[in-house]
Amino acid sequence: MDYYVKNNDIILSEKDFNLDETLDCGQAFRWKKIQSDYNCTYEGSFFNDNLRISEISKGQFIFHNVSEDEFLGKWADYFDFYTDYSQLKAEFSEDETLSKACEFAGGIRLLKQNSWECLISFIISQNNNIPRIKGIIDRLCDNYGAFPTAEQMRGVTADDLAFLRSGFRGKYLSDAVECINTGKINLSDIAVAPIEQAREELKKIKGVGPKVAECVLLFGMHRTEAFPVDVWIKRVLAEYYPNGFPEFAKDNAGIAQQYLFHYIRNITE
DNA sequence: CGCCAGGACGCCC
DNA sequence: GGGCGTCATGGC
Repeated sequence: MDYYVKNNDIILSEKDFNLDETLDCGQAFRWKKIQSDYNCTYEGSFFNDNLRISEISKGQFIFHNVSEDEFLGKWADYFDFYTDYSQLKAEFSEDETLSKACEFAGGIRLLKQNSWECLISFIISQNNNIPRIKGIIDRLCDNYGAFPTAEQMRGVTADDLAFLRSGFRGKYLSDAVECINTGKINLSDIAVAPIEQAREELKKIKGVGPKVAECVLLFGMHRTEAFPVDVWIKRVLAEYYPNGFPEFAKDNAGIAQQYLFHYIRNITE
C-alpha cells in the first residue's frame, strides 16, 4: 500500500481503485458524491464511521482527517486494500468476458461492509430501485442519528417503521431485528460457517431469500465465493457462460460478479 | 400514465 | 419443486 500522512490526511496511490466505480455500483447505499468538478469527492459512512474521500487525479486519493491508525485499521480494510486487485484481475483475464469487464471498470473494489448494515440494506433493496433504497436508509439513519444497531431497534414493529416508507419490507425489517435480538440468528457465527449452512441460516429471516442472503454473504461477510444472481447476472450467464461459470474463478466469483454486473449494465444502455 | 426496481412470500398444482 | 400473482412505494 503506497500512502503517506500529510497534515491530518492520508494520501494514497492506488491504481486499482476508482471512487465512482466502487462507491456507486450498487454494493453500498450510503455514499454521496458531493463534488465532481476537476476532482471528485464522496462523503459516506460505514456503519457508524464517517469518511470524506477525494480522488484528486487518476489513482490518487485523499482520506480527509483520517489518522494513520484509522486508515490502516479501518478504511484500508473496508476498501480491501490488503488484497492485490492487479493479481486478481490478471487471474480473471484468462476468461475473455471477465477480461473485458475488468478492462471496462478496473477501479471496482469489493467493500468489506458490516454484516448487520448489509442485512438491513439488502432487505430494503428487494424489488426496489437504488435512489429509493438510499432514501429509505437515509431516513433510518436520520431517525437514530447513525445506522442503528439491532439493540437500538429492539421491539420495533412494522408500524413503528412506517416513517421509512419502505412498503411491505417493514415487516421484514422488524423480523430481522427480532432474530438478532433473540439470538435466533448470530451473524458472527454465520460469517464463518460453511457457506451452504450460512445461506440456510440467513434465509430463516423473513424477507431474506437466495439473492439477499448471497448479498449479505458477499458484501457484509466478505465471502468472496458468494455469487448473487439477479436479472443482469442471469443475462451474463445465459449470454457468455452457457456451460457454467469458469471453475478457476470460483473462490472469487463474487468479486468477478461485481465486474460483470457493472459491465453488462453499462454496455447495454 | 405505465413500467420497472440488485426479490420474496404464499398459494397453487 | 417450479410457476405465478401479490406485495408498497416512488423513480423514470
